Amino acid sequence: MSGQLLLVDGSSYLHRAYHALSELTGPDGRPTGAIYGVVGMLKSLLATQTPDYFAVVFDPPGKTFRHEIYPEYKAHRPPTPQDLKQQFEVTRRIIEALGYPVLQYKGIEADDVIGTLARRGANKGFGVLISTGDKDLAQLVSDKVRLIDTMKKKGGALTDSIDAVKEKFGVRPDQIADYLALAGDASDGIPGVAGVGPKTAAKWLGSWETLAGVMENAAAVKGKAGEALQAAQPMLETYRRLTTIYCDLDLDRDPESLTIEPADVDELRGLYEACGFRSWLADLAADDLAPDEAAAPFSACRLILTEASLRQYLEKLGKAGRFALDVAADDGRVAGIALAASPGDAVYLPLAHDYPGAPRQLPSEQCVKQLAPLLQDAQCAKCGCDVKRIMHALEDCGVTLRGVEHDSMLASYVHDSVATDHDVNQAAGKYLGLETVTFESIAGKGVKQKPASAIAVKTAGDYWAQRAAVSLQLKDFLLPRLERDKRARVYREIELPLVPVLAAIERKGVLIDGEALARQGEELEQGMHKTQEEAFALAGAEFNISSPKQIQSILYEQAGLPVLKKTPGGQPSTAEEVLQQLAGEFDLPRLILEHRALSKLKLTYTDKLPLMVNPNSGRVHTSYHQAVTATGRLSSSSPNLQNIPVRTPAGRRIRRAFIAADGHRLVAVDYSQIEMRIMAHLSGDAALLEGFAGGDDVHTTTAAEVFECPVGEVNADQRRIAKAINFGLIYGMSAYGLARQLNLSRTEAAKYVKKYFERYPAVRDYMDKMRALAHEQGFVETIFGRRLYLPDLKSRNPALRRYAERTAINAPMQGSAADIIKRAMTDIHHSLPAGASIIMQVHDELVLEVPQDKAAEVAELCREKMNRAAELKLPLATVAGIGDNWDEAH
DNA sequence: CTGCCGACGTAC
DNA sequence: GACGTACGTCGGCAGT
Repeated sequence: MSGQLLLVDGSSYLHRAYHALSELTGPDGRPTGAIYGVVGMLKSLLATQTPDYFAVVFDPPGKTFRHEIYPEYKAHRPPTPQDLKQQFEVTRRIIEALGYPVLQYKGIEADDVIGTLARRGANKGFGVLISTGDKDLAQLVSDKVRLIDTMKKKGGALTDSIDAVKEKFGVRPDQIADYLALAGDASDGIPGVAGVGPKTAAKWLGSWETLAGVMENAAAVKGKAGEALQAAQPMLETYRRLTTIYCDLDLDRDPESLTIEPADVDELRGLYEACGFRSWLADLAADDLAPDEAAAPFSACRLILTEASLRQYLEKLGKAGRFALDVAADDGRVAGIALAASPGDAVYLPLAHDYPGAPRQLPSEQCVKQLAPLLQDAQCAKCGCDVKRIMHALEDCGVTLRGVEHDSMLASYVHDSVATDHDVNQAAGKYLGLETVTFESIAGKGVKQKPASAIAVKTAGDYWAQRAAVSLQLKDFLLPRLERDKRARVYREIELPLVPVLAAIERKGVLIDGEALARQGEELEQGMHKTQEEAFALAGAEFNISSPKQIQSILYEQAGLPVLKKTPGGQPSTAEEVLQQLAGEFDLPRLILEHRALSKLKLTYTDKLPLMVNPNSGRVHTSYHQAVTATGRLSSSSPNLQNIPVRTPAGRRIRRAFIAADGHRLVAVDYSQIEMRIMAHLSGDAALLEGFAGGDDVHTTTAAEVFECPVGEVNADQRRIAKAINFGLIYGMSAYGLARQLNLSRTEAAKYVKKYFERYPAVRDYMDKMRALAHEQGFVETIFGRRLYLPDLKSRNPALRRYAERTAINAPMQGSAADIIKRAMTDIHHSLPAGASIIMQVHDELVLEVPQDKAAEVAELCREKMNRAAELKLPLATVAGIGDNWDEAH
């Protein structure tokens, strides 16, 4: 039998750490140095060692047999300080919570426990490693037993062999006890032979082997040493009994019982928090992501094909009062419904599977009718993954899902929004360690992907029932973790209530003036044609003007224009910024820019938006994604309504095609400078707070500060610079970035930034603090406690690290703004008068469609609710507008 | 024809 | 390398 036994001399660790880290204190001011030192040493020890058996051994309080045989034993030592005793108790609890066996025997010193276990281990053929700073233990060294001193060399590289002991002490391990009896051990209060130190003791033992041998030959020793030896003779045997480590004690533990158990993470968290060990708390969070080994894989669902089995199962769900569900649907048509009372009891109710050989299924409408009472019952708790999708599918059948208690997609997102995929498959693998069936594996992918209704009922059933079952398991895994901090509130009070709100917004849709867009498209087309012809004439050849590659060839290779910038791929860039500079001198880049601007508008907006109109509703129904962005913002797609142009006149013309239905008006309400306000709140900067209090435009007040002039005398250029700095700071920009943005010299930009921070010192402090905090705990938080993990802060790649640092600065502001508007949306949605609906959200703006006569009232309601969505150190501010179209409403 | 990626540009 | 978060379009290219 082979294996490794690692024994730690906990008391030696404890005393060394106590003295080395005496200044360390926890949040409550109590000393924590010994705790931190011991646990840190254990962590680093186990970072390099992987023992099969492990124990941390401590001396007991009070007296041992050594005190009895020799009253002077350790008598000179001061009593253990009270604060060390306290720290010992916490240390012991942490070690136990880490899952490591802790040994402490009344009346038996740690050395003897270690000696006994080491011998037992060695006898069983284990390799034994002893970690200590105490030289006594050197006597245990053999071909099976080695010492490791974690403190002397990093990672405990120093290991003692028999030869190493000989080299260090001049005697063999088995002579160490005799050696210490002769030379004495000041730390234990053993005098040894007066005047005899390590050198003499080793010399004598070299000549006469043992203490007995030395005593026999005492007469041969001349001089002072000889006299001292004679004098010490009567005590030497006692000394040897003190210095000898006992290896054959009767202990109730065998090495095999010393296994490392799973850590008690909750207990550890509490202890670490009490001690203020932040970085270890962060480690804990990372360790905590280890998949849940207890989660059982999903096996198979039961198909519901008869009226009786449906009734029976629904009865069960009704009694349970809670269940998970999912819906298999192809754009608007439900193919089947999965239900799960528990992870092990999931069913699939096929309703509209349609393929050759499909089984006879229960009538869809009737089934939905039977299900509806449960689905609509707010008292019956529902759980799923991507509940908004499920709500849409059910709403298509005329059923409004209520009582949604859990959405595992959102739980996964709030748990860690940096992760990119929060669907069942990904989350199941990551958190539950489960391999799950993917949709692609049953439906294929790309154009050949089958609709749900064409998938075999059993295959489909296993997939969708699995989704429902796993969402229950994910709830059990994720919720307790969210509950440990404010993320549970973000999840329950911000994200979950937003689900039906977003569903309603998407369902309502936006009315688009397709004809207006078509007219604009025509004009854009003409402009594109004209600029293209001019460009061809100028270039002397035809080329694809929308191909960066061909532009690059024409501009840089044929026309020989200077390359001002390269793309990340190493190619000469033809980006707007570059062409803009070249356009001052050359016509071709100017034409290319013109063409780009026109084609962007046409292809992305005027052409595409009308295609997205749903023929049934006559409106455009975007999808808002609630689990996509790292910061907590929503995103929008199909179409993306969050990047509709606004800056240019042609862009605003597109916004004019977003119109209100007959008898209605659009109300647009914007937060004004919400991120800047959040920066003022978070930093608490007096000057910035004051700047907002005055009611002037914040960029102007910033300019007044930076350029040291009255607000009334700020010119447009100064405001432009101040605005760039304000935005830059929110994004974690450097002086270099600012210089580039503003076409200033780097020193000039640096001057402005310096001035800015002089005027707003708390802003700089805040940013430094965020950076430090992010490094310390591995994440940053929004005002409401949404977390953003930044694993790249630890990257060896400096570019990635910097990037993560900038995110650390930006995320709390962007994310807090997202939290705030989400709260406002939910609040507003539930207080709107009949006929009024939210129809769009664009990060800091809400757009509503409201019956004409209620527009003013709703605008005021929205402002009120948006302003009250958070209590900051300064008020939130909003601007509302009303119009027949989106542009006008601004 | 399909699918993926880089470059670019729109929004906040 | 140098300013955060998104999505969509196209061209170009590798593959079917």
